[in-house]
Amino acid sequence: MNEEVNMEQAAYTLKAISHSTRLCVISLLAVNDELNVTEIGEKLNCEQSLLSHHLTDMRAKGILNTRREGKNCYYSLKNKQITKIIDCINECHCAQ
Amino acid sequence: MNEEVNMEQAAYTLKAISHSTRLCVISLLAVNDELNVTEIGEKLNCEQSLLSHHLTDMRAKGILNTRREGKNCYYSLKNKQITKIIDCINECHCAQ
DNA sequence: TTGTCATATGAAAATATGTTCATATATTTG
DNA sequence: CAAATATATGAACATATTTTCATATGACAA
Repeated sequence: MNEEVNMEQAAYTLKAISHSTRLCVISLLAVNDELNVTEIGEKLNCEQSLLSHHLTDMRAKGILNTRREGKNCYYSLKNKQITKIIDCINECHCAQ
Repeated sequence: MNEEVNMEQAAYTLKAISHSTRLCVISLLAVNDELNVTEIGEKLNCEQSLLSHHLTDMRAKGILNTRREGKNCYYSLKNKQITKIIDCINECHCAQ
């Protein structure tokens, strides 16, 4: 089944965002276009190293983009479409 | 932040489906409305007990519904909307 | 240079998730 | 009733993900 391959692809991406911190990052970047690590950390109240791990991994998995400017590193969404998933899941009310 | 709560909710549901077998189940049930465990197991080539664990968990997390009819247990999507997430993620091409 | 700031990295520990296997339960049939 | 079928369950194990902590790197400013 080719379906199988697609589903593995999809699961891979979903896993990369199925965490509340990561969803918050996505939602921030949906509104802010670009933010550096410190800005994100402040807004989310997330410890530097932990956040860096999340961001690095999301980047490795094709969710985020990175642009370095001097000391700062700016992250942005690689594909804004990803934002829809959050809306989608929230429209579901599955867990209620 | 109320956002935070929403995102935890969303992450909870996303985690419950971020696995290729689970996505396949959802995609099957999008087309078939209702299937029993054996039918799903055959279509997905998934071992009884493992599948049962997946289904039970997805049910516990509000993704699936269950209807018992004699020896058989029929599963269905609690909310068809969830199907959209798969389309959504496939439109993203994040991991490419 | 040295110090400071922003970020990354790696390893260890903590926690969660997926899988297997053996067995339980409920329903039907002979 | 006993046997067969469909599904669930629980414990043990394997594997993956998250978190923490200490430290590294690179850029800039004094």
